[in-house]
Amino acid sequence: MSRPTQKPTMRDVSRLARVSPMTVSRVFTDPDTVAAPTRERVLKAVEQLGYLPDLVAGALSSRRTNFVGLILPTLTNSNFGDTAQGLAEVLKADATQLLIGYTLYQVAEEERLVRALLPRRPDAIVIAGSVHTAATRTLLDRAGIPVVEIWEQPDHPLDRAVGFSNFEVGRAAARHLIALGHRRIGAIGPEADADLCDHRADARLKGFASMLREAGLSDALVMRHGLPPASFEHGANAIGALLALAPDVEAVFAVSDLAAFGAMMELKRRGIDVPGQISLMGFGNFEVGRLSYPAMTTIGVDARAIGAATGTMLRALLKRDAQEAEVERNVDVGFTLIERETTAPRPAAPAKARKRPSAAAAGDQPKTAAAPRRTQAARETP
Amino acid sequence: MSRPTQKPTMRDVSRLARVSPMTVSRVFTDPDTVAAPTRERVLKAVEQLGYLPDLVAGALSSRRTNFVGLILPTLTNSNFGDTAQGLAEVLKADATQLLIGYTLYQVAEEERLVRALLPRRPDAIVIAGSVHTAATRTLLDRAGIPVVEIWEQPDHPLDRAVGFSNFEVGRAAARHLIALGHRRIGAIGPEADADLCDHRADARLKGFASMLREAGLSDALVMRHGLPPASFEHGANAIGALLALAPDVEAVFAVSDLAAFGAMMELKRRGIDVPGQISLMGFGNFEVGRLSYPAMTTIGVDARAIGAATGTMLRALLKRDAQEAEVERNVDVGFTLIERETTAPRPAAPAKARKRPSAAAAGDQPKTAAAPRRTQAARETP
DNA sequence: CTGAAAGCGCTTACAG
DNA sequence: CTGAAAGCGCTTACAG
Repeated sequence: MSRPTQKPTMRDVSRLARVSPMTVSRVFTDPDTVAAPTRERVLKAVEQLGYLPDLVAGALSSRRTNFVGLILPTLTNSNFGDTAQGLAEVLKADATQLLIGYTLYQVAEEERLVRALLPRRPDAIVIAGSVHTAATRTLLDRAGIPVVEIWEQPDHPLDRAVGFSNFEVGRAAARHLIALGHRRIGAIGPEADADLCDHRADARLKGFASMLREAGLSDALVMRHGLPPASFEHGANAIGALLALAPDVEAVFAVSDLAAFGAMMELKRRGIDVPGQISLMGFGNFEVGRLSYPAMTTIGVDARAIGAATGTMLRALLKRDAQEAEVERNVDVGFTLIERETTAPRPAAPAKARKRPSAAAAGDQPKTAAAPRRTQAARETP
Repeated sequence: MSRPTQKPTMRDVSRLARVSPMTVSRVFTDPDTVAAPTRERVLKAVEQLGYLPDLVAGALSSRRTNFVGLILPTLTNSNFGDTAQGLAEVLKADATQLLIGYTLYQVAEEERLVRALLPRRPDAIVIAGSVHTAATRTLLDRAGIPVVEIWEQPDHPLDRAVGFSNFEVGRAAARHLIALGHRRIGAIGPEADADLCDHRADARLKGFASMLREAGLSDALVMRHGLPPASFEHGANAIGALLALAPDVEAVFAVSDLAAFGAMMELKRRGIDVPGQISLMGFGNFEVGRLSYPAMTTIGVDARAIGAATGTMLRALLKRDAQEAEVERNVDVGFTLIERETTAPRPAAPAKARKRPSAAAAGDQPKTAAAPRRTQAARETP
């Protein structure tokens, strides 16, 4: 950090290039309207002075900040990171930057963030989730800017949405385990508290339970344990709690691959084979599940596409003379069941008597992850 | 998004409260200087109009944006996410927000980001890494704001730094494996290209090699394979390449736990026992390594503390009448070797003849992760 | 404790 | 294709 020699302004550039400040401004915002020789002169002056335009001043007069606020539950989940990257990538074309905040799954924190974000005058707000405090809804509604709720399909959208149905994800998971012949089926996810809650995870659990009931099975083993996020550790603990309740459980759905992986490691520690004794599946198609051994059956969502679709929607909404009515209000990116190695058909013999496969047999497994069978579930629901 | 009824300004509030705009401004920026009854009147007007101050205008006149630019390699790594959260947490006290960008480990992209960020007039820039293009260095130097390089201890700091020595991390890892009696020792990490490069990972590899040589061992098995980031998949592929080169390798250091985990899964697929046949360790103390079975030996860094220390440094630097000279130029947060289950002493018998432990024996392992032994390595190097 | 004046560095909306 | 005037919504720096 060198002692700043007063930063050059547009005025300085204009004097050096012997034009008006307006012409300098045009060189940056609409170069084609400036005659080539003039433009060259300006650019040379810019270069010579090391001039950087002041976007704060620009934003004040144009009433456009080229900021999009992004509210995420956490900065440490790679799926949300992919969404942020997908969004940033698309918005880059409009020189728009992300203002990212995180809530740690707390609606009160979300409200605090919205209050901190709106005075920055973002051109739009993107927010993971559809459950908000009343004040948040009011603030967002009055802000007069596009709001996109992502990673869900909200019952009562604030404005627009890009995501998929977590409820249907749960149902698809249950369908898969039921189709494999399992009957004692459980699920694990965090508790759903009013303030600290992963509503998407809970919707998956609800969908899962609904499908079990529809199949005439008990949903008593759909278990909520511990607090969000659905981490590795959460999974390890929750599977322990589930096993205490039902040692004979045959198949388990975890609301996240991270939890599923934690559960699988805990089962390994206890000498319980997956999928030999318990079938296990997760959600999110995280890399850990793709690479784990056995490879994790999961339901994948294109996290990057959620960001990209949101970005595309926003660009359409924010461009000059945008026809708001012509921009879709809702995008369903769907999800995909990815069957890998942690789920297997229920064996004929009762679970408890089943023999564990030997290590030698395990060692004979294919050397690379099985190519996933992909099942199209729902895509671009109109 | 409701059609905006012209947003209320400070002027509107001031009229309703029958004070000057200056008084309204003071209620927000320095409430104590306003008489209580006046303040109440203003607050009531603010409430009534649903007024939100315009921070863009505020920033232009105060020449303070309350933004800190944060440049990270990626948004999908939980360690950098923790750093961002630690930084955001501290800066929250000054109502300062993060402007986060990512480079995907490319210095050219870093330069692009710096050019996009500086015109937004951040009060400071925080940047992961110490290798930059010449243009980046110049831009940052001329910006006249504090710059903090994090996650390293730069040889030629731009300004200030908060991190640790990646080189020493590599040395500590090698020391650990050597102390266990191993002789055929390897390491895996991504290739170091001029533009696309994880310099921190590479410094760890260099430190690792240097320690091997110091111990009179060969560094021929320090292998660079594939591109950054050092992901699960990178680890799975790289260990394959290493094994092809040296099937008799006894111990391996991966530049990241993610890579170490990918390697461990690949070894499992091949029926090679960890740590029975190969000792394996990683870096970063990621949750996956903590929860994996066997639990991963690693070198941990307090990612959140890097963010928090950076935030504290910045607050000191940015406060009114800051005494720049009194703020430390460099903080070394150190690192910690965490010995868990994937590293073991070299057995007496030659590696290739060693018997794999049976699955039953594996099943008898302790049910929960072994409490890590923590070794203090370096902390707060003055 | 409160306020009137000036200005932060741009862009908008004309005008020529 | 270029420019002079006005203004975006605040805060700074006085003054009283």
